[in-house]
Amino acid sequence: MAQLDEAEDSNSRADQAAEQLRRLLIAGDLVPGQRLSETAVSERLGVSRNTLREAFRMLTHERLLVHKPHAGVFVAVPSLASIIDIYRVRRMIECQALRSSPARHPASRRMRAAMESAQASRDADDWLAVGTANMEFHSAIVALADSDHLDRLYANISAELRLAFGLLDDPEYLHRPYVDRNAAVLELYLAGDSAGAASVLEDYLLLSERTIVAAYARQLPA
Amino acid sequence: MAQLDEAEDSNSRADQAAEQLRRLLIAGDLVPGQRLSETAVSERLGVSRNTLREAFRMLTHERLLVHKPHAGVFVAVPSLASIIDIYRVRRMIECQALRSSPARHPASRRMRAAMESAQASRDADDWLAVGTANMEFHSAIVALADSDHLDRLYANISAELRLAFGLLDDPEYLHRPYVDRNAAVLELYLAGDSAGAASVLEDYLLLSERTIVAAYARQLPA
DNA sequence: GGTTAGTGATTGTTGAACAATCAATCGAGT
DNA sequence: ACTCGATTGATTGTTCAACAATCACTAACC
Repeated sequence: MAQLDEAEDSNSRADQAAEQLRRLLIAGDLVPGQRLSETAVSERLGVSRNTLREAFRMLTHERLLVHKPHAGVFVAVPSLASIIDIYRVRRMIECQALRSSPARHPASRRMRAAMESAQASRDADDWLAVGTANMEFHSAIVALADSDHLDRLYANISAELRLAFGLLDDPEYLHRPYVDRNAAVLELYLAGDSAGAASVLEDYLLLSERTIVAAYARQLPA
Repeated sequence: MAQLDEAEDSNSRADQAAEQLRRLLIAGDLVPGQRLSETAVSERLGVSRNTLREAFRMLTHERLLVHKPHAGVFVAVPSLASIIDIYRVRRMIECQALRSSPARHPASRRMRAAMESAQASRDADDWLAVGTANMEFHSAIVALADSDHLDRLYANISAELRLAFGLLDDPEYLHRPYVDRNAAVLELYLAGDSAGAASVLEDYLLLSERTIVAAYARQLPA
């Protein structure tokens, strides 16, 4: 029904443009810091300038783009401070969600599915997919808290973190170690040991943060 | 420099319109559920339809407005579920921020200033101002965590909660009891008893939630 | 060489126009 | 009288074209 080859899930044209840009962003097709010209992008995506501006506004709220007045919009460059902040928030929210969740929460099915998907993608050496599955696993952990607001916050944080991952290469190094750890966390949680699961998760997140920060510092010595 | 009587802090016209709408919303000038016609509002605020749409988009992201496709934007009606969610998030974030904050955090000055402002407004019987000051107090507590993401989340949550307050009348009943409690929390925190302060705050938030939920149920028996 | 004026390009904003969609009115048929 | 359906009207969604405002870069000038 659409004039394009891809059928989107959203309805609005601005939503479609935003989704398309999101894909380009996580695929690494747009480098952080790059400036996005309104006219160029609008005719590349086949939407008007006004509509594209709405899409830009959305992605700016998701912290994927930054908007400098009278200078244009740029692909966000995740700062070290922002990454550290993200991990602080993740430890705070994920651990508490895990700790104070009843035993058989429906979201645990999402956790299991994500974990198995990550294992499959690992065996297929598709590390981008492993990253996606890992993020879905953590998103499911947050869902244990049954809070719309936290879910939404976490979605934003994930997108921003994903941008930071794109800044670094060697995705295998970034994602491989955590597939088995996810399995361990899930096992403890399903066994009823929420506190234990939360504790393992906290160590896990601290390790992950150290890894990312080190890779970041190694790659961008500035 | 401006053609209007009010000088805004923002620069963009859309920001100005959004800020103006925000004021109308917290002042209760726009009732929850009310539909906002694009043409009507745009000529009332003196901005173009396109610009107003950008403002609408912002406020929709802040959950102050809801957007129904092809039906228009409406002032959000805070649901009971949303209020409960907000308090869950508040307990989680505020208590942990208070508990795990070093003793002499700069944000404690904001806490003190907000508390004193609330006391002054209470003595002047200005309960809307008391509500504003109380929210600033809690915003300062969140700032103890030194997290941009949490600050931003809390700003959204506050605005939404404020909308819920507007739904209820008798603001004195809603705000008076908490001025002294804020003072108690601050005193404990400044004395170095972070855990005690967090504990008092948790009870405080549970009580506040019960009060609001009860008032909500009383007023909207639906 | 440093400063300043100018110039070009891009963004910010507006207005008008048309298509798409929803809601309500009105009418036909039973 | 009631239900179902089509027409109409209004509002939103999107595009286009135009102009004002601002920034970055260039080049002249001291």
